[in-house]
Amino acid sequence: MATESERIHRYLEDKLDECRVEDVETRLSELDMLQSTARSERVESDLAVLSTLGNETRYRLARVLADADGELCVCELNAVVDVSESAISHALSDLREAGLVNRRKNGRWRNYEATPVASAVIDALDEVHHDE
Amino acid sequence: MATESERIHRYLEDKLDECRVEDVETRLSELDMLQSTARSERVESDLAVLSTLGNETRYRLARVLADADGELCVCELNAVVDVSESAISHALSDLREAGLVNRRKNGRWRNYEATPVASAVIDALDEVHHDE
DNA sequence: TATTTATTTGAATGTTTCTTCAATTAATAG
DNA sequence: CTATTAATTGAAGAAACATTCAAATAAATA
Repeated sequence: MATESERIHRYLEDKLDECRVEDVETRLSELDMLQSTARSERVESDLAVLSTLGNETRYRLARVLADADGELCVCELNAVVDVSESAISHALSDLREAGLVNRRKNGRWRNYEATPVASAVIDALDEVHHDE
Repeated sequence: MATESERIHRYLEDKLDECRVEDVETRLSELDMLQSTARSERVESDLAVLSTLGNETRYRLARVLADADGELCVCELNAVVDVSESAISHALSDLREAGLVNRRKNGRWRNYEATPVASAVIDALDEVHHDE
């Protein structure tokens, strides 16, 4: 990456005026360390969590379950989201695979509840926006 | 939705054995209240945040910016993510649109920094997983 | 002023994703 | 045991997405 380090070299030179002296190698390794703090299993699971919640059907299901006081039956979730039963089932299955909900069998009913991961992400979004 | 309320009716009947008496109308309105606590502007912005972060390129950029001590130049971000410059630029533009990063112009360099929203979501994911 | 440089933009394209329909499974009721 | 019911599964098609290449913009330098 000759061209890339050259560009960073020029950038750091420019920055000298307003900042301290740095060495390109040092900077590159700093950046590499920053990047590698994200362990790859964590990246994978975070991406699953985020992309799974980033769909309206799944987001609404997760939010209702997180706000609900305990578990809800699929039949109740049907009343909450306006897509086919099949779509809800697919959505719940995706949420489960991402570790965002747990399922409990109860005869022919199935009850779902939000996991702490789902609650944590939703709470974080609520809190950071609470002043709006 | 005659069929839907019938199903909920049967579900609540089943639940009587292990729970208290409830009325279908009441339950449906409880569910509706649960669902409507999610104000629609908030849903939209949460979905933008989550789906934007749910892509590896954008997630890695956001995480590095959140972990970095202040802003980083695009030229530095190039060293951190392994896609074309164009892809990085598109990714940063998406992150900006979702309110996850801010941009500062500095001559021909562009510096980006994570917003509190980005930090909050990433922190939440880190915290909920800290025991793994 | 002409050239180089850093970044962005837009079009193109292959891939992924979301939803639905139809069929299936598993539990219960008749 | 047959039928009904609750939920799931898989296939299919349309829509949305992510990345790249090529071209454009804007700042700085020669």
